[in-house]
Amino acid sequence: MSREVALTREEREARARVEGLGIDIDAFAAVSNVFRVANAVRNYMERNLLAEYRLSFSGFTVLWVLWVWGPKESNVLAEESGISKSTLTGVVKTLEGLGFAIRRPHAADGRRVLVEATETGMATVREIFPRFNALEGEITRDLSTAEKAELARALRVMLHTVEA
Amino acid sequence: MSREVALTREEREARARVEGLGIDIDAFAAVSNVFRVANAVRNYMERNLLAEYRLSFSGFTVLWVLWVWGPKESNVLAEESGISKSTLTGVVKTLEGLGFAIRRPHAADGRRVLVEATETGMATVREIFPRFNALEGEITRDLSTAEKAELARALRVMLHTVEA
DNA sequence: TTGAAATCGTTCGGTCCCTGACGATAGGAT
DNA sequence: ATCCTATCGTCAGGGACCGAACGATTTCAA
Repeated sequence: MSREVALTREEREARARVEGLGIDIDAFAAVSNVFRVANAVRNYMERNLLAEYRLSFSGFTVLWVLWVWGPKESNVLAEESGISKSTLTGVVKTLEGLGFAIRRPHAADGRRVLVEATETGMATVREIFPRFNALEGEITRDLSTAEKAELARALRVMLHTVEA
Repeated sequence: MSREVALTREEREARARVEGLGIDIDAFAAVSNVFRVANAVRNYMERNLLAEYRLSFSGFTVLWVLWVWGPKESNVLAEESGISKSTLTGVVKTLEGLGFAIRRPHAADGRRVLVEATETGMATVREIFPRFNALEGEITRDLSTAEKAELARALRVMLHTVEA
């Protein structure tokens, strides 16, 4: 199952440097590689797909959430997009400028604001998402289906721990 | 091996929404969970450890690289820290303001600049890193050693593909 | 019913982060 | 010697990102 994969030079050298300091190498390797992959994939997606639509990774994420769940209060939209309320304000502003989303006042509560994807925004996600997913497939092409599932499962375990 | 882990509500609902669109669900689950974990852990580390030292995640990363490898040219330092050259300029400026790093001109090449951690910077990493690693251990405490290794391996495979 | 407390989204100040452009320096070719 | 080209780090501009503070609104208790 566990085929050979060479550690990167960075990882090898880092291990040598922290040896004998009582460091939990397995935890270190797992977590730091999560960051390396997230970083690399994020840049890859922005450069090779999202830039074409003038969307940032966050912008696409927010729009995708709206596409999946429909109009949402800023509050909830920020939470589900994994960004803060204040960041969302800016991202939605950008999305509005691109014609992908609009803000609507809540009918019953004057404090709340509903964010909604425009028809253009919806069409854009419909166009992007399959391409996005195709790139996800590319990126994970050297993992078997079982390995992908196991990877996702391990990550869910971590998520459960850190968000507890 | 593969113990049960409930999908989050978000993941369940998202799956239902994209069903029948010819989407590669396994690739989708693997990649999107990488982002969710990276996001959550980054925020966790910044809030519960790094803020105490007025360091951002990137700031700590850069300082950590300098601690492991010693003085480095901006060029290389940016590459190894996973950020662009221009971003590094700003991060190093911040590090300089905190007294954690200094810039030195290259002896032979007038274009180059060496970035180096100060003694304070080194001491700070020595103090932070074990605590950082302890948190990594906490975050992955519900994964066995084998599972952690397997997780790191799968991520290395993805890294190899996306950085090719 | 009216004042205190909670909650909403925005703004503000600061940092991060990127691309693209720039001036400066270096190196290789004629 | 002098171009031409490559490479270096920085700056400019724009967006992403956060915590804290804020005004507006709602809710609840006295």
